[in-house]
Amino acid sequence: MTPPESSGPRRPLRADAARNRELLLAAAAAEFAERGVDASIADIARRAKVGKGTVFNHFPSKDHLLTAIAVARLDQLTESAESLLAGSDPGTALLDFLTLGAEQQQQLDLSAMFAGGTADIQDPAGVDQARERMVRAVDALVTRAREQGAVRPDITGADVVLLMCAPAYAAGPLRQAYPELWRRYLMVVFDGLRPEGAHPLPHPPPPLGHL
Amino acid sequence: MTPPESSGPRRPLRADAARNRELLLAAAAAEFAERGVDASIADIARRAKVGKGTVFNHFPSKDHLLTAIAVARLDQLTESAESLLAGSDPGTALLDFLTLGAEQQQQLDLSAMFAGGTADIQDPAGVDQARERMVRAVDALVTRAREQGAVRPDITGADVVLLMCAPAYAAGPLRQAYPELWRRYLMVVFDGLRPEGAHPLPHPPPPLGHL
DNA sequence: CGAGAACTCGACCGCGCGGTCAACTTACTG
DNA sequence: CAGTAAGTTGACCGCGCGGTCGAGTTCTCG
Repeated sequence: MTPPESSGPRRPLRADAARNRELLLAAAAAEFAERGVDASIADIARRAKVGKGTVFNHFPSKDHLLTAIAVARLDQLTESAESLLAGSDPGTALLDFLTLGAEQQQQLDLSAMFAGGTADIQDPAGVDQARERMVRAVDALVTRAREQGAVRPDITGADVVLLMCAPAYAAGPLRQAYPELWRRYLMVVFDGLRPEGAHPLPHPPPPLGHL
Repeated sequence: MTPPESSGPRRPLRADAARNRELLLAAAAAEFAERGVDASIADIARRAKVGKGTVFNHFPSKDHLLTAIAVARLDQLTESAESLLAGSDPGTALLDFLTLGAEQQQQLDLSAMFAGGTADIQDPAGVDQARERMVRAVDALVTRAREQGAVRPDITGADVVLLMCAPAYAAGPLRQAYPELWRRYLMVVFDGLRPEGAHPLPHPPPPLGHL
């Protein structure tokens, strides 16, 4: 429907507006982390010490706000993956990436935006591009680890992207009591990627593009 | 707050009321499965071909309705675990149980009720009891498998209960496109439970009671 | 069959949400 | 320093939700 308004050689923001935008993104990230995606716009505005209307000046809808945060996170993970790719040991590089991914997932569930379930998102273009970059980077990480024998051969980058969200979910119910519990289950998942004695997987991986 | 009203030697329901109750539970299960826990009472009532008020006659609040469904599922899983415990191979018994658990999680996310995050639930007593029964049964399953060397020694029943929810989450975003994808990730998780070459786990398991 | 208890029903209530807008304030520019 | 475009604001709107209730209906049992 709405053309992604992608090509916006936007005029520069006014100084105060730029500041408010940052305040809003920070407040939204914090509020979403605490209350989940159902955090209210009013609360976010209050936290940013800004009028409710200002939120909608910067982000035409709540989805746009969420999308902005998601894109930032995806880009950050992409950067991490790329820099880890430059590092030495493929196995630990992959584990380090999984840790970073799970850690972010711990803060806010964006897994829906990591996949095709984005039918409801307003500006899919931004998310899709960011996601594609990330999946590419992760797949490079996985391929290298696989060639070196650090992970089983039947695992793809798409699998890793999906699996890195799982520990946060598994530990989610006990998050309050044991905030670091996810590390335990991340290690279990990582061990599930070992090549030694792996059982054949009963379903093909999702195609990289369709992630 | 509310005393669990547990000891209710309830008078028998009228015939039509009993029928409606079943219709409601079925409709609610279906609606929750399709729309998630945010499915509306009105939709459930419509699906059950029943007035909205009737829903509240049978279940004083939406939480009570969810709780009723959760208890039924927990009991069902408990039963499965116990009958699998009577079976032969400990390893496959555990895998079978994980499959059942993940399958149910696929239908409706009740993981919050599998753990202590039940502060918001109205009748914790019912859920807590059902959960305790299940955890006990699962722990027996795990202990047997561990003794036989089918799973790593540092894994407990509580871990298994939490981990069986993970595959549904990992595959969740692509549920529409690949409804069976969770099986792939369930196998990865299961492989993560193998004893051979497991890395030490970086966090203690949650105590059985606190699950 | 008739009385009354048990149950059903949907209009109704209050609330909090995402989103709008016209009046106001503020930062930039010449 | 003025003029104006850019940005801010909070009262306001419509909506859909969970939950209530009294009038109406239906089962049950003597």
